[in-house]
This record gives sequence, structure tokens and C-alpha cells, in this order.
Amino acid sequence: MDRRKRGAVVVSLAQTKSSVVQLRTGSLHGGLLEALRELINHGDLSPGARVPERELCARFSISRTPLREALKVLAAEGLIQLLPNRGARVATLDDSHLTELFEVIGILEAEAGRLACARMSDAAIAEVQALHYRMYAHFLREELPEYFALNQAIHQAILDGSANTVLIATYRNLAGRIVRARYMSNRLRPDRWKAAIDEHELILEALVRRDADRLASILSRHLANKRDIIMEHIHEELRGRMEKTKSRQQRMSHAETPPAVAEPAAE
Amino acid sequence: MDRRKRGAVVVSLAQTKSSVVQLRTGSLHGGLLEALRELINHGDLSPGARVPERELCARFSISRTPLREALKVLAAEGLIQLLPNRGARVATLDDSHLTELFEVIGILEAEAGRLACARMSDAAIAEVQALHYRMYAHFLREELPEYFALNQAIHQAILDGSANTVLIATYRNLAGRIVRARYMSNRLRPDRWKAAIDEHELILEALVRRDADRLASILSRHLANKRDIIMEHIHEELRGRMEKTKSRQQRMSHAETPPAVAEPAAE
DNA sequence: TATATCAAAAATGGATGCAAAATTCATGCG
DNA sequence: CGCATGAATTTTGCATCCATTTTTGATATA
Repeated sequence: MDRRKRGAVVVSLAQTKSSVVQLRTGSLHGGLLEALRELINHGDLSPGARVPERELCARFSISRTPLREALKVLAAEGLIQLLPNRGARVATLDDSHLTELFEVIGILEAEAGRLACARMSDAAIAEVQALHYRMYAHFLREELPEYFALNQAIHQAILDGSANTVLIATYRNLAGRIVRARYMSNRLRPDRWKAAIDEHELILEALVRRDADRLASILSRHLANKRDIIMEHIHEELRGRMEKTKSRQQRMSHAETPPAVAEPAAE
Repeated sequence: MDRRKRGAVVVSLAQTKSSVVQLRTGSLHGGLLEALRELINHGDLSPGARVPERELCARFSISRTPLREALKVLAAEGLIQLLPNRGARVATLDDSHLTELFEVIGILEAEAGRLACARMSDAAIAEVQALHYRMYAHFLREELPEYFALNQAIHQAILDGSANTVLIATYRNLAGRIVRARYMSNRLRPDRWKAAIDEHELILEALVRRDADRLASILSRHLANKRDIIMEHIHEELRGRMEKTKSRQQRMSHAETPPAVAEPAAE
């Protein structure tokens, strides 16, 4: 393979799924970060699992240097954990950690809402309303993926409405750590779904009335509900997993891929 | 120089000041990060200035690999800016950015206070009170450095009282970006100083009464005041700098060290 | 069969090497 | 004197190399 060439690098990060990702270069680094985040969030790298440096190098056709730079950044972001002389592992999210993350994310979203009430233009609010109606339509047709996409767009629009880039970036960073957990509970019981829609109804109403306190409190509760749903899912999954593990065997020595999402984590 | 040896590395980062820093190793990386942050916050690396990779390598007696890893992390933290193929520069803080940072930091501190009211033990609150009295004593004796140290300790204690490690870490990250700006305005006009003390009085009172709303609002205002002081200082300094620059010469071509703290920053 | 021991293999942290890009600097032209 | 041009130098980004550490695996021992 030709060694020196800073051109575009086409990388197949397919193993389970056959997605092909174009690493934008110049700063190979940036694209690499995105790709790694994708791998983690998409579940190709399970929580607690060792990050296979050499293998990833091969997969991305890059040397260890840029990969290790990226890993250091991900570690700083909290997505992976770096153990001295023992490499990187994907960060696990135990219950308390998840709770803390949701708490802070909730704070930021609520305050973003407060700021949005004061700072968004009428036109911008109208756009959010439009998103809301479109989302509602997808709900009626039970089109889950489209629903989720618009749901997220609405939250993002409110966040952007805070007009505080630091707030937005901080939120993104924290939210990035729970993407995987959210991903898992992308199935909704109909009653939960309806409840979420109702909450969104209230959110829109508060935003339109520019009632900052009310919007903040609704957003906060809305997220708390989402958190409960997610945790419920995790616990269900954990229980299921435990039963399976038990029935299959009493113990396995060193699980290379431990309990998947929640883990005691001797931190 | 001996090449391979992972033992402790003693590094003299003295140039202007003769501070000697011990880089704890094993993960050379961590200590390096600290040292670099110190360099930036302490002002040895002015905002906007190029980060002299090779020179820092020499100064720390390390190769470029770990240094560059550290730079990537600092960039992710927002302390420096990485320009593709053009190296790193120390991040500049323009007015709006500083305002945004203070806004988010204020949010976090206020909410931390709210949580602290609910979660701190009576004993922990008593300790904060003790810190407060000690701080007050230093104020009376006009011992500025000791005053600042205890001031910070009190804010940290309240933050810790939130019992949310994510919140604490997020706060630390954001606060880390304005350390330098705070550093500059470590001179206080007596009236400001007294006002700050009064606010701290109120903070303690609210905390002791576990009045979450009140504590949150006071903390928020307290920080806003600090922000105003800092910005005032920056603007004064900027004005002074401009006059000097003007009187000295009409223009200089490419300032290697631009306006120091505030800069238009074509971001 | 379970555990201790130790050598082989692999992974990690860091140093060094090299091509491409950027910067500097000298020179030429208007 | 200002500005364009381009070669020499420096810097950057990444690949590769190597010592140390960790992990693995085989063998011996209880």
C-alpha cells in the first residue's frame, strides 16, 4: 500500500453491517472521531469491550498514531476509558452514572428552553410548530423512525434557540454519551408514545406563549420520563440477559464482552 | 540522552518563570495535559499565539507523539484551536464567547447549589460555613491570595454538594476555559470586594436554610457580577493596549502575539 | 482437575522518519 | 518602495520502529 498520501481515504467499517464511511481528510482525525463514535453508538463496540487498536487500524487503513490521538479525545469526552498500559475500553454506563448524566442533560435542556423563550424569533418558533405537526402526523401513521427524527429535530431547535453555542456543544457532548442507551429503547409502548406526544404538545404551547418557567419544567419532566423508560428497558434487558447466562452456564471466567449496557463497573 | 525509559521525567518548563514541574508518568500524557493547561492559564502561552510544538517537546524532553495527543485533547476541551496543516493556537476568548461560557457556568453552578441544598449533610454544610468564616478573616486582613483560595474552596464545596460527578466534571471543564481571564482580574476594588463578601454571606445563609431557589438565584447573580468585573478588566486592558499600540506605531504586519485576551476571532 | 511458573506472543507508550503542506526569505519586477 | 515569485526552511500529519509491559499458553506440580 502506498504510504505517503494525504488524499481521501475510503474506509469500510463494515463487519456486522456493511456501511461504508468516507473519512474526510486533511484532518483524518476529525472524520476518524466521527467514525469511532459511530462504532460505539451503533453497538459495533459494546460497552466494557476492549477497543481493538490494531484491528481498527486495519479496518480504517491508518496507522496507530492518528487512532490513538482519537482515542485520547474520546477518553476526554468520556466515551471510552483509558487504562494505563492496558489499552482502551468502551465506557460502561452504570445506573448511577446514567442518572447523573440525565440530571445534567436535563438541567441544560431546561435552561436552553428558558433562554429559547426569550431569544427565539417568532418565525423560528413557527418552524418548531411546523416540525411538531409533522411529527404528530408520523405518530398517527405510526412511523417510528420519522417520528424519532422529528422529535430530535424539535429538541435540537429549542436547544439552538438558546443561541448559546457553548450550551449547545456541552449538551451535545453529554447527550453523546447516552446515545447508545437511547438507541436501545427505540421501541415504545403505545401508551408511552401517546404520553410523549402529549408532553410535546405542552412543550410547544409553553414555547409559543414564551412561558420560560413552564417550558423549563415541562422539558425537565419530559426528559425524566424518557430516562425512566430507558432505564426500564435496560433493567429488563439485564434481567433477561442474566437469566440466559444462568441457564446456559453457572459462570464464565473473563467475559470479553460483559453485560452489554449496565455493569457494576469498579470505577 | 537515553531514549527508552518510562520512569519519572523531571521537566523544567522555565523560560520566563523558573517553575519546575514534575511530570507524573506511566501515563506521561495526564501530567503533560496538566502542564500544558498550566502554561496556557499562567499566561506563558498567550491567547491567539501559535503553540510551538517542537519547542514544547524540547522543553518537556518528550517526543512529538505524546505532545500531539495532548494537544488534541486540549482542542477537544476548547482550550486550543487546531487548524488543519497549520498547527495549534491558544484559543482566544472574545466577548460573546466569554458571555456564553459564563451563562452556562452560571446555570451549572446555580443548579449545583439547588442540588446541594437537598443533598448536603449538615456536617458538610457546617464545613462550608467554617470555610466562610476563615475567608472572612482573610478579607478583614486583606490577604488576597488566601481569600481567593478559600473563595474557590467554598464554590467547589457547593459544587461537590451536588453529588453529581458529571455536573462537577462539566463545570470544571467549562471553568477551565476562563481561568486565564479570571487570573487577570485578581485585583479587586475594595467596594467590589465587600460586595462579593456580602453575596457570600447570602449564599451561606441560603445554604444553611436549604433554600434551593434562593441559593440558585444568588449564585447566579454572584457569578454574573464576577463576569462583569472580569469583562470590565478585559476592556480596560484592551483600551490601554490599543492606545499604547497606536502611539508606538501605526501598524505592525503580522502580530505573532495578538491582542492578548479579547480578539475578534474569525471563527 | 485446579493452580503455580515461566517463556512466547501481543499490545502499549513513546521515539523517530519521511512526504506533503505551509512559512520564510531572498530576489526580481513594476 | 511595494508587491509578486519561487526556492530553502520549517512545520505538520502520519507511518513505522522499538523497549517495556501485559496477556496468553504451555508445562509442571500438587
